[in-house]
Amino acid sequence: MPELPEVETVCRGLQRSLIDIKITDVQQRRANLRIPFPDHLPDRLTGAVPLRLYRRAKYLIMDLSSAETLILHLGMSGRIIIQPDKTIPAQKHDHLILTTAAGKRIIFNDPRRFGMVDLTPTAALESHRFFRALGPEPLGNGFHAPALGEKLSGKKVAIKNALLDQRVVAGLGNIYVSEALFYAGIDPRRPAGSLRKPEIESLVPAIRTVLEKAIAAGGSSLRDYVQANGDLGYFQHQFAVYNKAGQKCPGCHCDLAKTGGIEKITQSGRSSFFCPVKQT
DNA sequence: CTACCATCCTGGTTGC
DNA sequence: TGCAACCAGGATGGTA
Repeated sequence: MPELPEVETVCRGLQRSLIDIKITDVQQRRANLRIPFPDHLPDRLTGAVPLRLYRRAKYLIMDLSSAETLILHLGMSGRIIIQPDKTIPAQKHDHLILTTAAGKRIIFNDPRRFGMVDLTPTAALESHRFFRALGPEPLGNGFHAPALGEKLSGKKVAIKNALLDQRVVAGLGNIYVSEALFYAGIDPRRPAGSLRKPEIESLVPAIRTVLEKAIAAGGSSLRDYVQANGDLGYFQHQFAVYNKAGQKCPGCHCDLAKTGGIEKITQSGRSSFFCPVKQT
């Protein structure tokens, strides 16, 4: 599942194939993903030159020479494929295909169609509904213990759910929330407002570290993630607790038979994984 | 305001 | 072995 580190990896992998290279052709192969494609999208993209490509939360953002900005969200199963071979026909679930002046095709493929594509005037980007209410970037200067403490104070919602709320911090998904709470030693069921100062002060670096490590590893995936360079990137990132129910927690030397190892619970319909010994 | 749940979708996995 | 049911999850919109 693409979360922040995966989107960052895709963004970095796409730079050299897109920046300052004119889009010469656009194929839109269905009317909508999670939301409808923008009106006249192919016409509006064709002939434009991508000037800047960056990431905000889990969104890929491409500023174009046309003074419009293309916004992509990969949803759950979205991938970007760089296809240098123009003779290969479009595959199942290839929904948007950009051809560049360099002869490459940039393909948005998304089997589950939870992804989103939008196009908006660059000048109006900040007020776009996707971004208006987003919290701080977890790897940016705006994310620190006092700010997080402020956002969590008084909240009764479980800390697991609070961290999934993109208004609290932008870019975390189900996997990295479980991982970060593990490294911070915090039980995912704790009411967000019950976290004390030292706990928040360990949670902030735990979130940063877990994301930075995943980015350094080139993103991670459960099974169906393809790196932006077009290579089949089936690297299995090792998680500490995610999807490890019943297994021994790393760095915990307790008896598996006694503790049952890593626990899986459901919170607001999402699975959470944690070590009941280390996380309190 | 907060909390919770359904919804969208396909493919991999589980269960009979 | 075959097939049906289930599950995964990000963002959003509805309800209590």
